[in-house]
Amino acid sequence: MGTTAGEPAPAGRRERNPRGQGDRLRADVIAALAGIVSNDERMRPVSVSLRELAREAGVTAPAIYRHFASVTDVAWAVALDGFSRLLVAMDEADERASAGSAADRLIAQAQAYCRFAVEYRGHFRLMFGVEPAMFQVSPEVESPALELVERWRRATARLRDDGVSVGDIDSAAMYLWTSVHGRLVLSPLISSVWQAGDVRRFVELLVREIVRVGGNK
Amino acid sequence: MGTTAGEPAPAGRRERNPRGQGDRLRADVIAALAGIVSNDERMRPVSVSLRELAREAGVTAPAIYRHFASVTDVAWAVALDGFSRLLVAMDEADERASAGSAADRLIAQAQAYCRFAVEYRGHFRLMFGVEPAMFQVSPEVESPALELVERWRRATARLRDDGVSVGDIDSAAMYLWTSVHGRLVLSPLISSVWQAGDVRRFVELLVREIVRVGGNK
DNA sequence: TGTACATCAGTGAACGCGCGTTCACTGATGTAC
DNA sequence: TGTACATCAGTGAACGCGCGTTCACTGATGTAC
Repeated sequence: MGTTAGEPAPAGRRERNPRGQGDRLRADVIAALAGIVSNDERMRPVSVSLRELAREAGVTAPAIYRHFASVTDVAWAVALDGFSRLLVAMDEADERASAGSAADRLIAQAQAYCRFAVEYRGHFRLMFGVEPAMFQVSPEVESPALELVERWRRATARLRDDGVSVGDIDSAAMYLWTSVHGRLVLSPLISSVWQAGDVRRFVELLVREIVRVGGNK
Repeated sequence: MGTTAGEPAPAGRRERNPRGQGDRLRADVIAALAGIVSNDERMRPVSVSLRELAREAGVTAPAIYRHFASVTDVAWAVALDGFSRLLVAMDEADERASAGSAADRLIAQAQAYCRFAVEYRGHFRLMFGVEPAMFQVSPEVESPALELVERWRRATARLRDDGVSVGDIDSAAMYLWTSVHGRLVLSPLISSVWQAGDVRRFVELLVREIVRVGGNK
């Protein structure tokens, strides 16, 4: 604010600001932090020290090395663990709703997704919160993420099998997932504004919209 | 994996694992990190040191204190700065499209939102990425966030003025925002799966869906 | 069954380093008279 | 116009601390003979 300092932070040695304008450093510091944070290589996914982690696990610091090379490694493992747990949770929800319609099963899976986000807050943050760019860094996490994509796609595809014309299934699946996900991510902001109702109603609404856009058979 | 260790991490002193089962520590460490990360009080929004920030700004460390008490303070300032920049960008886009239809203006604003997310990556991450729970901690950031909500609401409300029946405007606005936002957040994952097309087409699609759900006048 | 050895799951001490924070200072610029 | 003083925008040195990492170790448990 004040200056036009944009995203790429001004690195190197600064020259001292003239007398009345000490506040310009303020803007430069803001730009500098934004620059660092925007840089994937430079940002570690998590601000937790190895010793802190060891204390939390009730173990001395060197013991961590037996299993992980760094805290970042642990963060990836958490993400990986999170994906497999989420997949299980969605599959179980799908199973439990298997007697219902395709829409019911889709809703059940979406609800499982939302429940996971709340119950496994830490996992969810490391899976999506810090940086999905992580997936470009750590390829071992990519395949469970693709499985997750597949779950949404399959659940959406079943709508068609159920006699509902959905249009492009990939688009519809993406649309459902991103809507639910966006709502989860923004929910702390939203809650003070919109009395958003519960997850089930939101997902039902989304599914009904998908159905209407496609039109019944 | 392996154990049933859930989200709340097991704190305190551990007892040593029996011989063949050293891998159980692995699961405990994963649970411990997830526990720390899930804790809002304990997570700092960013893993950047004050000295690193000072170096990036081209200044010595104590100089930061003239403007900020901590790096976390700077992170909030970045978020605040980001909201005001985003509001300006959306307003300008709206202004430029003011000759067009309400749908055109909404699309233009949504595009501005997406462009901001890409160009001001660092700002965007600190605004939404690390933790929207931040807003419960820092009330000074809440009001610009509410202004942002208002932008989406107004743009959506204009659809109705344009002769399009939209149903509940707040729901429709929330739906648009969360869809666009979710798509942005998940885009690194999505890009390898769906060749997602550009932002404009996605937003157009969303608006068209809103319109269809409401039905023309 | 007893004994020697190997392995396993960590511990405890130690290292050098970068960190956050404080403090006294510096030198340029403005202000009072 | 000149001079004394105040303020401003930082710097540089110093502190004690927690950090990541290494290393030799410990003591319990399994395995070979």
